Amino acid sequence: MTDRDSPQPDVRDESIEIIQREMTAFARRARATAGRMHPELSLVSFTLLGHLEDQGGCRATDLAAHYTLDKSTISRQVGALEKAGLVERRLDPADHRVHVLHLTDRGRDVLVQVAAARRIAFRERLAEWDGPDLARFAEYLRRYNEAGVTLR
Amino acid sequence: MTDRDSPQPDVRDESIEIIQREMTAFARRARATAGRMHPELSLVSFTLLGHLEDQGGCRATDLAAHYTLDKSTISRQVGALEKAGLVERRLDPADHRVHVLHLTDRGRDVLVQVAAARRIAFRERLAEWDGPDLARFAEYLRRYNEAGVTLR
DNA sequence: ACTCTGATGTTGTACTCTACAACCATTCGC
DNA sequence: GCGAATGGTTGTAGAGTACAACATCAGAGT
Repeated sequence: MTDRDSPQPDVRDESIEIIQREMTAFARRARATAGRMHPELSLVSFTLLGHLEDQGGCRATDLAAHYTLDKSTISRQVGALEKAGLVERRLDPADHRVHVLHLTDRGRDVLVQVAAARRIAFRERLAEWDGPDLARFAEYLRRYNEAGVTLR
Repeated sequence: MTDRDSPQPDVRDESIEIIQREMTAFARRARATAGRMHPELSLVSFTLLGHLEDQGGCRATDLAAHYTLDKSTISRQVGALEKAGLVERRLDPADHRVHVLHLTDRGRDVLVQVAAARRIAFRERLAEWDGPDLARFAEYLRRYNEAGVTLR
């Protein structure tokens, strides 16, 4: 209720409390929501495909590092994606340990479709927002996650 | 690249794209992060306890409805919390179907401690932010999630 | 050249979270 | 009272994940 060591700590704390609660609520719901929207592609698979698209192919280890997942998890996820025909594994001729991962045409296709569906959902959800608010929200999120990556 | 039907659609879309990406990234990481921070209390368990604290006790069905989880999931989660001594189930004397859930003293205790730890983590993560930015970010998140609950 | 070490992946195992369906117990409407 | 609805639990199954053990291969040191 009262100031302590810095100006308006209670106001800060209240904001932090809200941020914490809302981020938590969002995280709790995200997977289920994503699963309902696209049964074909889990949230994780989607982001993996996205990374492959961005990077134009990469190694399993890169994915593991980038997403802080165990290599066994990546191995199985990629295995599933491969079985689904969305990803191709090619032995690197220069180093026979590594499997270079590439999107297949079908993978690119599915990625595009799911991305479009997601974009529509987000657009709808944010339809009432004006441009400046969107821009600020985007910037805040980026800033928030950037810190997170560093801190872990 | 060019305007289409509304002013600056490309700027809006860019913001939306960022919001989508950052929210997704956050959701992907959240569980693991939360798990690492407090092995004692999963994200879900934490929010369940929190709801119990807020509501001062409620039924399993209420939790299921509020968090869009299956009643069987709630049943097992609550079972675990009960076994851990954090929650008490009492038969409602007025209706022997319902089990009214209450935090135990120990449950309240753990909740307070985990909440404190989370608060510290969030404070650290947001240490560089100034008050107005925090307030705006909090407001944006609230607004975003509010829309989500309605849409579902 | 040979060996040891490290990097890359895969597989076995186990645990958590979750949903769906079948079920039991209880209450409520008529 | 009886059938329908409500509240919960249990059986079963599947996704996602981690950790540990393992197999392969590359590279460095000697």
